[in-house]
Amino acid sequence: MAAVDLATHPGHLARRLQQAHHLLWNTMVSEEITSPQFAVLNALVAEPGLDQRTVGERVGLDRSTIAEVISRLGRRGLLDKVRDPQDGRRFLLRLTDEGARTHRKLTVRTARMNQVFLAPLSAAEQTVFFDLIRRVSDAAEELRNPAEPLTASKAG
Amino acid sequence: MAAVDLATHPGHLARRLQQAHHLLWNTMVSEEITSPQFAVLNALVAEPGLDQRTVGERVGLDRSTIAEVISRLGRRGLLDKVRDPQDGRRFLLRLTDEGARTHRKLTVRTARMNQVFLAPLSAAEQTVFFDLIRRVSDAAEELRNPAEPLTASKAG
DNA sequence: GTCGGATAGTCAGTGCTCTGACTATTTCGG
DNA sequence: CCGAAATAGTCAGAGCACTGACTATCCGAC
Repeated sequence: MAAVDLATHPGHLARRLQQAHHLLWNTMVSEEITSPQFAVLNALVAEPGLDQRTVGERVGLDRSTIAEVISRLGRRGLLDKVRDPQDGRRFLLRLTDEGARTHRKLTVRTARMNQVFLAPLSAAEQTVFFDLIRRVSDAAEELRNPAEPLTASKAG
Repeated sequence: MAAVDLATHPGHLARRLQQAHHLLWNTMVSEEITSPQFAVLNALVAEPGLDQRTVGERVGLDRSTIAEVISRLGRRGLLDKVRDPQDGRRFLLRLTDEGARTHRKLTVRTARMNQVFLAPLSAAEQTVFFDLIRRVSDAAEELRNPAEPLTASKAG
């Protein structure tokens, strides 16, 4: 039985792409703060006071994973976690000054890193790159959470 | 300070792409064997008797990670590990019958899964998709392991 | 007011991934 | 032959990511 060519397997390519990114991140952005951690900081800059679950939704992480990431950021003093007085189940999250400062610093470095990462592609190719990846990811996610069909109005 | 749009961050997109793939893999291919594990099986179908390090190189995993993956496959009886009589540092790896059978079964399912995964893209777009991801990944890896420069012969 | 379903978060278990330090073996220079 | 550099593999430590089971809280129906 013949072996397959992994270069034609999108899953394999996706993994390699992430490894490549991880490598550049470590050398050009930060060895302390990871890319998912930065994503969380960024979500809280955009919308301070979000609860854990919603942050996870914004950055694409499930409840368990977001809990760990947030716990690490809390331990480093980059965000605060307080019970929502309106809803005792929720924790409301807010960056500390230190957290905001870290976000600012990493935003600059991240932009530089992205430039290097995407340098092999022309501007037009970069646009296509984003578009194709996004379409594939979104479609796969649809299969998990089928949106309510808009075709039949009786669905509402 | 404004937050950035993660949709323009290739690292974020790469992570989402892998999550999407993981989801499809779990539902359409296997809940026992993971995608990296399949990659190892596949490498050993192509080249039986490889040592650990080389398998890792083929599938893009470092020494530590490949050791864990191989240990799991060994525990499940999908491959055998024997000391290289010629070089006492190496372990030579070979699939068991069960391992070869598993590879055959998953090869079929993986092909189906890839079709579904890539269905949002036209055939032409799929080609571009592969090409762009590969170029970005390869370029980043170059930065880690600079190939010997072919331009100036004085470099040697 | 209380019961039941939905929701937010935690925890245990599994697996991938990397780095850096360590051991064992081989190989090469002298 | 012997010692040093290189190489293969292991191990500890950190972090990401998922599922499934559990707890606490809330909210709506009765």
